[in-house]
Amino acid sequence: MPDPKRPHSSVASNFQADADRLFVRSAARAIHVLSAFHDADGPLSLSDIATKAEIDRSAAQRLVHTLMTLGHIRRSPDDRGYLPGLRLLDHTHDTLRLDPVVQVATPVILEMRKSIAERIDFSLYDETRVIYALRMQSKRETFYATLVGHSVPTYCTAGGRATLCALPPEEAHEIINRFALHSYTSYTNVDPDSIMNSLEQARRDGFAQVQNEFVLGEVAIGVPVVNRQGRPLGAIHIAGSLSEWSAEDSARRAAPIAQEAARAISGSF
Amino acid sequence: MPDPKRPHSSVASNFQADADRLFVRSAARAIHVLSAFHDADGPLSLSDIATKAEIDRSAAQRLVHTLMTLGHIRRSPDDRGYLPGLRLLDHTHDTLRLDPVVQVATPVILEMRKSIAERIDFSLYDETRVIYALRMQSKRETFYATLVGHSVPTYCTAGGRATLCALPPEEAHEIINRFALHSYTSYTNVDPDSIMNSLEQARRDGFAQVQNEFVLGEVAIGVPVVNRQGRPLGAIHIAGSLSEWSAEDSARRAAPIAQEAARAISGSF
DNA sequence: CTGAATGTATTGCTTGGCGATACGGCTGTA
DNA sequence: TACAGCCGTATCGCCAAGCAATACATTCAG
Repeated sequence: MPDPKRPHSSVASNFQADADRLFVRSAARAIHVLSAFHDADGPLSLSDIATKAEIDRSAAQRLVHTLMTLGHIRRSPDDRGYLPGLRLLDHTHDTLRLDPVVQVATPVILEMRKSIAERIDFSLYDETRVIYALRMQSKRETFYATLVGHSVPTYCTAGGRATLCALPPEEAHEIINRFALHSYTSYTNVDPDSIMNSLEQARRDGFAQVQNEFVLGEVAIGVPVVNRQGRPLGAIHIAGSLSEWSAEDSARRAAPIAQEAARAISGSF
Repeated sequence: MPDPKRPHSSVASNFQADADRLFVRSAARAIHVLSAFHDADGPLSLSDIATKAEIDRSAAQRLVHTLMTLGHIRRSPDDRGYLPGLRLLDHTHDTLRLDPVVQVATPVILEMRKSIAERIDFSLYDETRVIYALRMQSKRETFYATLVGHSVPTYCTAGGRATLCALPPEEAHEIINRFALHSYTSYTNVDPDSIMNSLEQARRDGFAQVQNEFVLGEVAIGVPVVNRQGRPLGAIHIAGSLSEWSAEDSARRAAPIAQEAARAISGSF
């Protein structure tokens, strides 16, 4: 019987299906607090954090206090709220340096620089998105530099489509359907069937190509990195400006280089 | 009176001076679990994690379970232990993109690429170390690529010395003394007084220069980025190979470029 | 086969975490 | 100037969430 004395007795207790005796709520809440910054565009106040993490102000206070003593949250320089702390970057380093795929991809990507001057990225597959892990900049970077850790949707980016085309079609279809398709530009393809066709084409060509769908003026090709079972682990993508490259140029020059690199990496898994 | 029934009644309860009523132990432990990977060189078992995080196996089990459901820990691909999870990279992205210094440094660093072809890094100051936040690779990268989030000591790197020389000498001295000085190469300067002299010189020159002290065959110059109060926020460093550059070349060509960039960034804080 | 790892599962006790509440200090506004 | 509404901070008593101990099925090495 519910106790009327506890007004906020949170029916759904706080994320996570109950009755998981191994689940440590406070630990999860700490992560939720850090994740509150995912949809922030500046320093957050305690109440902001509480709202975004779906906890009350008291919990936010305690958790923020704890995370601050550990260096995972800091006050903003102008003392107007909280920001993610620099210690988080240590985990970044661990994640990348211990990732077996990144380990073998790093020297390969580095080597690619000798063959092509455009922007080269390596990103890791995470179902509905790919996460940028390594980057070689081009001489002339025209766009705001994508930071490490940035993730982009799989359905409308070259790297993403490359990973999807390595999946069985029904699985790719499921992932596309699960995701809220959004038009980033007027060219973004948001029709599932049409996306599936692109995947089919990419499978035949051995690379995916995307123009204007995610960033206007950009043409990119992507090639999947797969394990022995053929499952996608990540993708190599090469991006250039449409003002300098035609789609055909891009495919002819960049694709073979990316494919060779992808083969070299894929061989290890 | 201590209860003899509780054999492991952990005298020092588990880090953190007790009687901090706001400190959430489970949250801190979760972070300690993630930090266990800092001194790992491959996947960790539950017991490894327990040991490194200084908790018992039960706690490790619960916290790992929790963090795994949140995507912050994963099993290694070959199912032989645990690795940091990809979700950690989302926090990376938040940390970098919300950091005011990184925000203004990014376009400036990007622009530098037009003036110089060597490796350019921007890193953030964290007392005894600087943490790599942004990188522009050189055409020929000879060293293992330093990953984002990598941190290096302040006392023996160009970027580090640059930040230290922006501090009042006594404060720099304190930081140097606090840190266990370690010889990375046979050239590493581990004498505090001698390091202080380098700082003095760097202060006069407006840039720090380091050869062979951290990586053999490397020459690097570093320039501090400071706020209005003159306190260091980070550093720009440019590194080259001693086989191609003399120390004098390096200083003459790279230093002015880095200094101009640093001035542009420093102006905003 | 044995012994020591691994990861997983269960349980009863109790203390650590909980939510409510109060407070003093800013900031902008009426 | 007073007030309202934020901010971050501090306290407290209750009790269920987290705890440590323990057991167990597998896997692997010697």
